[in-house]
Amino acid sequence: MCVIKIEMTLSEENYLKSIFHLEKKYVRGVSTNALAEEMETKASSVTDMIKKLSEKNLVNYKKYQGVKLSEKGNSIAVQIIRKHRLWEYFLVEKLDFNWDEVHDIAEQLEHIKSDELISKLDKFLEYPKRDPHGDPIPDAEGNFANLEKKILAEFNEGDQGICVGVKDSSAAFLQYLDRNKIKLGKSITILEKEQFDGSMILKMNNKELTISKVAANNIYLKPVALD
Amino acid sequence: MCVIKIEMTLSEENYLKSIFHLEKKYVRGVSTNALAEEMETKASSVTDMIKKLSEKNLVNYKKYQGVKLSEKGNSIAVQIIRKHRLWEYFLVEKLDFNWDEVHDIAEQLEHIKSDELISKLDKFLEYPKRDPHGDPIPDAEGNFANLEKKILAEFNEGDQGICVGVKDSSAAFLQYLDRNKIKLGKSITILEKEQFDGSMILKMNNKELTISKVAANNIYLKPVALD
DNA sequence: TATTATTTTTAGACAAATCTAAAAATTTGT
DNA sequence: ACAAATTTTTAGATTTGTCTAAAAATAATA
Ligand SMILES: [Mn+2]
Ligand SMILES: [Mn+2]
Ligand SMILES: [Mn+2]
Ligand SMILES: [Mn+2]
Repeated sequence: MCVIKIEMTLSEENYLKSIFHLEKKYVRGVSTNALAEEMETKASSVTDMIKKLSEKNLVNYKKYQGVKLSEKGNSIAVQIIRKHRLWEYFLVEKLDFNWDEVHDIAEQLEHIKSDELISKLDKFLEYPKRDPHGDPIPDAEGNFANLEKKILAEFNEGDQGICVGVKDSSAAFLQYLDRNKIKLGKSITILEKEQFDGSMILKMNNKELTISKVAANNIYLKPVALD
Repeated sequence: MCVIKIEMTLSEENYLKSIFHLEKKYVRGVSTNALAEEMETKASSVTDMIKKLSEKNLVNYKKYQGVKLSEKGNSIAVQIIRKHRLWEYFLVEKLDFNWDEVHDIAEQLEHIKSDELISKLDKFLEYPKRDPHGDPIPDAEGNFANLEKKILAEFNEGDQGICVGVKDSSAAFLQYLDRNKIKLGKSITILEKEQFDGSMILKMNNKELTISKVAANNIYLKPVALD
């Protein structure tokens, strides 16, 4: 068991986290430009930082080939995501924040350095498995509990499911969901699916609700088997 | 009511906090060297930062004359201290940290930027008035509840008091207090005071306990009137 | 394949916060 | 009051992370 603590700056941590998220989409290596856009910075800055991370063996990098996280880089990224999501859970469940208000604060809190703090916070929160947006919270060893989920837009008429997450976690979208009473845990049945524009008529809380394809593309449901 | 938000770097915030604490001792202005020692940096760095803070009207500064906090600088310093102490209270009361383990983590947490966060944390904690070391937690308006307290070393034989705070909050001293079962809230009676070295024999928990003058100089008691 | 367009890297500059070394101002001691 | 000691400031360098502009490599297109 390797217990070497690597000194990480706030900037380095944010880069690792962004690479982690982008690797889902850019499986064969995250491009400099993609990373620049995600980090809201310039490509030249990204190149500088990638060299630094590569020097520290946190990413694998060959010029013009994009980056991938190393084993160690991946594990650091996962720990930051663990912290981010635990803090988001704390803010919503204990401090009574709404789910659209917590991301920016968690962006700061995720950089607080103390293993003991996170372990005690996790215990205090009784080891939550999902953050307020339905995203899995990795455990202390970095394991994600993966849950079955499918994008609402891919369901068909007559299908049923339980809302378990959102793809877009922007405040604007979360507030749209609030206004339409869509929350995690809600049971949803697809009544109609419009071929023309992909909009859907749903049944939820015994009421009917129409949502656009754009919205349906950003809601995750866990399918419910209808015997 | 002035609501101008001033952008503060972590370093600027730490300087303001240090000046605030040193002003208690250096009433006619905090010297560059004193600040350098407190901040564990060089005098030249202090001069640079003082100029920057002076530029922002957070301190009053004249060359070679030392610094004092301005009205605005003072109010920012107090808000940082409020955050520090609220977080310390949270760490001890909710996350089950010991009082000697929380300072370094609070040093990080005090810089998290969100007024809403602190106001909700304060509410969650039910508006505590003292931190784990007995220091007062300023309210949202910056008012300190001042409590009657006197250094234990200044008490006389036969006097009685309740432990309400510590002057030295170092882990070493706090652990010494733990080993001797000295906690906030404990009732203490001074049985004997040795003229030679200032050490004291105390009665606490119906047991006798001898402590040095050094220790007695770092414990605050609230005097109890013995009619 | 040759040319053009795009992406990525390099080179050089900048702001923030720090440092060392030296100069200037103040304080202390006789 | 004057010299010595101390404190404080200035000058110039360094580190980190960023930027712009230009060069180099790769990808797309005709
Ligand atoms: Mn988030
Ligand atoms: Mn989240
Ligand atoms: Mn503290
Ligand atoms: Mn404290």
